[in-house]
Amino acid sequence: MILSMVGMPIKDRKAERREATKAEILDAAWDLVREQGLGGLNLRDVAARIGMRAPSLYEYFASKHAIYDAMFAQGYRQFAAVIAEAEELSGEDGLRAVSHRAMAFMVEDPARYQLLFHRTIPGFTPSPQSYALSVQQLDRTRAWFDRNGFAAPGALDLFTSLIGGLAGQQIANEPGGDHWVRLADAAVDMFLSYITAAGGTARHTRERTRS
Amino acid sequence: MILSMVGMPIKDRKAERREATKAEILDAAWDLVREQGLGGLNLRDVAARIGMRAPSLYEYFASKHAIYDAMFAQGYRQFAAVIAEAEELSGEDGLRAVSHRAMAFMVEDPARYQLLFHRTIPGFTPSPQSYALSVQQLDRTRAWFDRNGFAAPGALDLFTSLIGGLAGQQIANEPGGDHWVRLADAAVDMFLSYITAAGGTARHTRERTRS
DNA sequence: GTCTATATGTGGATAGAC
DNA sequence: GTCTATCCACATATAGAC
Repeated sequence: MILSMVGMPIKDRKAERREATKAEILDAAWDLVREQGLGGLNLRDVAARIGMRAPSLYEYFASKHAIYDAMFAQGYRQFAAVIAEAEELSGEDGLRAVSHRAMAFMVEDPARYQLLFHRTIPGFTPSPQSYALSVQQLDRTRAWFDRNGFAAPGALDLFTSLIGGLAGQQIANEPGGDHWVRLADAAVDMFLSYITAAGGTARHTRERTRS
Repeated sequence: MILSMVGMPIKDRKAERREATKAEILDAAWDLVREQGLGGLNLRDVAARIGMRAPSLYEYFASKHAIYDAMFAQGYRQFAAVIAEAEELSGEDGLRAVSHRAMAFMVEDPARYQLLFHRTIPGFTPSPQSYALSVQQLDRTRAWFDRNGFAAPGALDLFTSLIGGLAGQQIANEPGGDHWVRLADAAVDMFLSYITAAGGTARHTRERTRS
């Protein structure tokens, strides 16, 4: 809005159309990675799916990696929205809500899970702007953990590994199923009893050297 | 050895040479996926690395996927050997040893981690023989869990998700580092206190419906 | 802004000489 | 058993007409 100038219409129809087309391209790209796997994305198919030819895409994205980057950013905005709702709750209820929503978000789209939470595309690194979205999301959840007393060192990393690990196994071993998804509550039980144990603070920070 | 027949030398020099070359090819392939990522493997580079041309590889492997398949099998044999040593111990010591060795095995080679524990190569599925190796490995650890009293439903899946999840985060966020690796002991503490809690058996099998 | 045509490159796989 | 030569399919990206 700051960029709009005197004498120009507030709503730039051209820019709007352009954004709509970019969104169409991204939708088609998501469809394709869901069908062919994250690495199977190719520009011809993306273009064909919206009635275009591959070269036309370059009017909207500078490269294939730029499309991946936009998908990465879009995915993290979706993730942020999903988690933000759950983080309106607090305490145990909040943690369970976050767990369920994060788990559902991950397993419902394996390709998106790979793009957002693993480094699986050779040569692709998210741009600083897109990467910042992931950092901000983690910061928000860190703050929520602090506000809710889940403040032990390593607690957040342990929790994200736990949920992400269950989702990863679900996706790798039984995509579309729910065997590991159903373990989410047990995982939260385990995490909660560990993190809220009296005198537990020293226990999980202690360095160990055995075996 | 059963296949050797009367009048034939026990050691078939030709077959030995052949196996040696196949091993050379696999070594080169491992080098390449470590350098270029699992998906970056290509036959020309593999061949060049051992002083061959790409077509010669077809004398030893029927396709690129066959190479991936042999790598998959080889990786699980290595994994089995590493875990078997740790499973000579028992109880908490054994569990810690398994955790440390599994974690080290996973993070020391991200490409191998991806190949063995995730489905990341479009179109590749391990052959039944190779897949059986992964099933057998899980069965052995399941038996070890039973022998050692970690028998609660879901315990094994929770444990593998926990260790695999930590390794995955380590690899995705800080390859070569040890931030998540150092959380392995805390994770085992958490798992042990959950699994050995008095009356805990009912708790972690209980179905939950909240949020 | 979209197209056709094409440059340019890669990579798996096969044929057939040696 | 290894090679050269090549096929074929595919894919990113660019040039330039419309």
